[in-house]
Amino acid sequence: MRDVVAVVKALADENRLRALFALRLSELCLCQIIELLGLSPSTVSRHMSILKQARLVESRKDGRWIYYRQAGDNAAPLVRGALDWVSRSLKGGKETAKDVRQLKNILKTNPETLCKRQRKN
Amino acid sequence: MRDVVAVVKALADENRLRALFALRLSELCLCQIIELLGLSPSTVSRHMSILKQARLVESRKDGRWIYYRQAGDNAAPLVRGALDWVSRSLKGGKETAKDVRQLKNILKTNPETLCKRQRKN
DNA sequence: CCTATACTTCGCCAAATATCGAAATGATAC
DNA sequence: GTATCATTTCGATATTTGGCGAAGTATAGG
Repeated sequence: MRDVVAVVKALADENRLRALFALRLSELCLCQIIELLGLSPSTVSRHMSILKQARLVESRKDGRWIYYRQAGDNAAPLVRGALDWVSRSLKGGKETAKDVRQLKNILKTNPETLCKRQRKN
Repeated sequence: MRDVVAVVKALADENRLRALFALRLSELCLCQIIELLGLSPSTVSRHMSILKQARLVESRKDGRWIYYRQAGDNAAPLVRGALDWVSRSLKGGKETAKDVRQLKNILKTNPETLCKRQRKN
């Protein structure tokens, strides 16, 4: 029950759902997710930590960058089921389509440039 | 997206998950759910209203009683998927098993007696 | 080392939420 | 009608949550 509650609570936020859905397409470093959501680094970091705690995402460190990705196929059925449900439910939505478009742009820029631009603001 | 958020937020509470899972077995009137959760009538009523708003449960009125049940097979895929995930994820859990046992006892008593007993406290 | 940098943690505030008891609602039964 | 009863709505309160900026951590590169 604890795990289930952790997972649904992790999903129970629009920004976390958007981030999670974005990770379906590609792994992303934090600054890319920051760019997508338009929130402060600390807030996005916190969101990702909640998703990680619930085992919905994993991360790998590459130098100064931390790349997040959705949990893999080997994840617990609880998690696997949640991710599949989110994908099926969000796919085709209007806001989702907009995020996908923006994400494609974000992926064109390399993370370094992205972070630099963010620091200016 | 709005619908998805409504559904996950509705699921993001342990007591609502317990109520929802209990409804998998049988339709229940409010006082039976009150008995199961051990919360005040107003609180449980509010929980059920949130689940209804998200279309996860439906209700029918029978005299003074209102019976709640899980959304049927004709429900939107979004809802159907969520209910199936909850069932699969909670089935076999320890707290869940306890609830099932208690629920069986609750179903032995008729609702009228149950309500009367609750009014005493 | 020292600086810059990508990210995290902490302290704070505002908004949302869970809970209760009291009052309101709507239906039954006398 | 009046009383009773199952449920809902309202008002108040306590807790949780989402958000930010400032300070902290860890790593790359001079």
